[in-house]
Amino acid sequence: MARQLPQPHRDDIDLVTVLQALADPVRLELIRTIAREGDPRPCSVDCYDVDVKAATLSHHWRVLREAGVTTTTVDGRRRWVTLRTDDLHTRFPGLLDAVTADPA
Amino acid sequence: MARQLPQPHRDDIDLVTVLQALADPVRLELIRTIAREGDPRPCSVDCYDVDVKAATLSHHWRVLREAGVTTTTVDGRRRWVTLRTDDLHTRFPGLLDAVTADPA
DNA sequence: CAGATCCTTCGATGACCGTCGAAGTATCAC
DNA sequence: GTGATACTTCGACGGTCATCGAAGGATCTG
Repeated sequence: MARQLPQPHRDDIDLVTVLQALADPVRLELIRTIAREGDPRPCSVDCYDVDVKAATLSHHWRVLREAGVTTTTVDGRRRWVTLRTDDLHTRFPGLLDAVTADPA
Repeated sequence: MARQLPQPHRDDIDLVTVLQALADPVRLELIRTIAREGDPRPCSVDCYDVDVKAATLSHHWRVLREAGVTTTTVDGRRRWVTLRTDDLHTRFPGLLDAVTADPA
């Protein structure tokens, strides 16, 4: 059975907190990958082009989740991450698109 | 005579650096005020609703300028700040609008 | 149960960042 | 030149953050 980890309600998502979550090269790469490849995505370290250990990656997923950027779902030993696309679009229209756009 | 302080070329503006510049409550308030009130704007501490001393504000203007978010122009004893709206829109379409939109 | 898998939490470390007082620089007014 | 104005730079301090090894769940396999 899939269980969802705690995350802020949509109305409680804070812009500064979201920007802080996005303002890290590793985390930005993570959400850009999800945006490009589609959700849900696994959260294991070998699925992303980032040079950090598992413990560090786990920390980054937590920051993204607690900021309201992603949802993490637990299914057995596996975890799956999704972007909170709708919630973010409602709160800050255009932000996610601007940050995940192709070029940069 | 108005003299412009050094700032990165448009093509050298980095997304992570911009996000780091925006991910601070004081700096976000600054650029939101400029976006709302229009440029150019003075950079003295009594022109903004922020609770920091002049030395700290000066630091924040520098961070914003070096990230490529603002342009600072020196005219006599006064400095004027403008948003690099066009450059940012070219590099990261929609980002500035998303971050300076009314509600949040 | 035993062992392997997947991921988290803990604790520590080093680096970076926001803050401000004090001192400095440049400019203007008289 | 003298003094005031506007802002910056310097140096220090405290707090936060990214990082990782080690240890600890929780779950699946056999």
